[in-house]
Amino acid sequence: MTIHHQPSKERIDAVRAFNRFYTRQIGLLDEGWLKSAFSLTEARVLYELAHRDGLTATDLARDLGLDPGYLSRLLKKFEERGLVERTATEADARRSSITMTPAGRTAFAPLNQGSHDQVAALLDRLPALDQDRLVKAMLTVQRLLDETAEPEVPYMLRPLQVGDIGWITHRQGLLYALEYGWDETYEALVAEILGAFVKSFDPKWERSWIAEREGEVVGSVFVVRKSDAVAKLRLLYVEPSARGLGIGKRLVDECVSFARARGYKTLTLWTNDILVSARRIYEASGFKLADEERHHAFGKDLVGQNWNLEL
Amino acid sequence: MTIHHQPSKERIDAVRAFNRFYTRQIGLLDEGWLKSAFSLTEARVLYELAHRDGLTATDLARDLGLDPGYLSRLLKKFEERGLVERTATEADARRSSITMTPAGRTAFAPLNQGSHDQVAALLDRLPALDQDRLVKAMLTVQRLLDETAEPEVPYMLRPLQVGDIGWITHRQGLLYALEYGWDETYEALVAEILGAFVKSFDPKWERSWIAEREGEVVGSVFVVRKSDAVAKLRLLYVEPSARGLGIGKRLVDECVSFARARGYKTLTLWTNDILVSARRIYEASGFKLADEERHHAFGKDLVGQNWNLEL
DNA sequence: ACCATTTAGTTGACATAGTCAAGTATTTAG
DNA sequence: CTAAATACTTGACTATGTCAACTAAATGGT
Repeated sequence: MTIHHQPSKERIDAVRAFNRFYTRQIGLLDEGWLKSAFSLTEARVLYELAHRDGLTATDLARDLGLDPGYLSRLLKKFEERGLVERTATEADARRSSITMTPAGRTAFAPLNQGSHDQVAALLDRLPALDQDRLVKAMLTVQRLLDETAEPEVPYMLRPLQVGDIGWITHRQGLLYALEYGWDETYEALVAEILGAFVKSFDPKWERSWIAEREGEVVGSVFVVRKSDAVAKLRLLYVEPSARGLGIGKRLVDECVSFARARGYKTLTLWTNDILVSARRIYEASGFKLADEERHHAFGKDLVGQNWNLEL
Repeated sequence: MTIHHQPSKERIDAVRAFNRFYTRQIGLLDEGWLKSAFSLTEARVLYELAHRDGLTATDLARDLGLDPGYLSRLLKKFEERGLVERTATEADARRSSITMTPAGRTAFAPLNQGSHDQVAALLDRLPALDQDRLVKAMLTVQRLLDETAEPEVPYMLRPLQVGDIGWITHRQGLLYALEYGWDETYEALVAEILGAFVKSFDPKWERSWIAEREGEVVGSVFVVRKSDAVAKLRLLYVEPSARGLGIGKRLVDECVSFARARGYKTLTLWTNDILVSARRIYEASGFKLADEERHHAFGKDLVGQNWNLEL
């Protein structure tokens, strides 16, 4: 379930301001090309050709947003200068696959190095922490705007790292506030649970799984020991942006396998009835509803539920 | 203390990838102008003129990175079309201040609206949470790259909101791991302290201050009640990127004033001797070192210190 | 007060970059 | 087998941008 409403004026203005800013930024970076024999567009074409072999003119025109006629002439010029070669594909004689010649690579190398150095100089002005923030922020912008760019690996699971419990607390706090109107006491509960989890962590009997997608945390779950026989699944969550990839199910499956492997007899969990999508996952994994009770928490009237799975 | 080293290859490549991506992105947004009577550059000039009055040609050329000759002709054309007016400044007869005429505003309005709508449509594809993430990430990129752009208000203080305690836990966990090599148990301690703070919060005797800079949390501090006479200052922190603005001192001052106003007799705090810059702030605010003791925590051998301020 | 230098803006001559529509050869779909 | 679509190519054109030389006014040093 995602919340969806009209983008606000402030948000739109902020994005427009960024576009203006980055238009200028790219203009500044362009000036580097001026010294070289190539224009920005030529450099973009050469970059693509240097990194992806066997492209066709159509591919290039689509990916770089160029006019086919213009591109055709660019490529002709490159071919005459011996920078690229065009060979008709056997499957389709209209198309030709374009490859960079060794001479092309030689011509491109200083260009590439120049761009590399320019960016390196830009980054070098910033302290390392800020460099990381910059790169992370750029990745975020790119991922959010580029709908086509699905990562090759949809997600991966890893154990807890420094920074995770705060991040998870932050995201869960915000998410449930936005989606269900819960107040800050929910976030506080998450903080306490996770603080205690790390503090009294028993690696033999307890475990955490963090789902990561392109370096970003998109879900998590924890198993804690209640007694020799009973383990508890806690704080299952999946980012709205990563829903529908089966991450929730996978996280619960990991918990079940772990609990079974460690010889627990029961895996239990507490949730609230309004968390419908989580509930579906629990049911699918074989959990049975043990009991329900009304309670007031997180600024709302809720129905808490205990679910059990006999292992 | 900032950590500074050579930007890594990965970081450079990520930034270059973003530049290529955003070059394309801006190209896509340009296509909107094609339908209108103005080119991207013309639109940029009009935008500046619509939003900032009394600019000179030199200002525009500098801010937008344009060739003075080219700009001169653009402005001439605009003037002929009655979109702008140029009047020589009295202070300097070489310069003329350029203002948009009502006709200019009328011509610019649909252009502006078109760009607005285009961005609105872009944002509208994303759920509200992602819109916020996008805007935040763009602001981060902009602030980090634009060295000139200092915010008008360096920072502001506000009370706790949903999402803060997780975020603060996250940042403190990461920061002390990076700067001092502390392990995840420090982050867990922060989580527990903040969870308990919210859970047992007593607004009359306790308080939090979050320092925010352009919508980003850059520091925080908490005062909790120990007894009728004793308050404790906890978890003072300032982001490396916001150090040197006097935020740390300001936060401590707020705590002292608050503790004094509530009639506490003593304000106490616990810290570790390696946190040198915090120590300086405490000393400057009149805190006296009460006692020290070696201890092992957060994966390190440390020297804990209790500091007191008699109010 | 005077002159060399700098600054703000303009203009001419030119080159580059990009657009658009009409064309050919080839493939695909019915 | 034919009409339609695709992958380019080419011609004709315009828009966009660059560069250097120029004028007029302001500034700085003596």
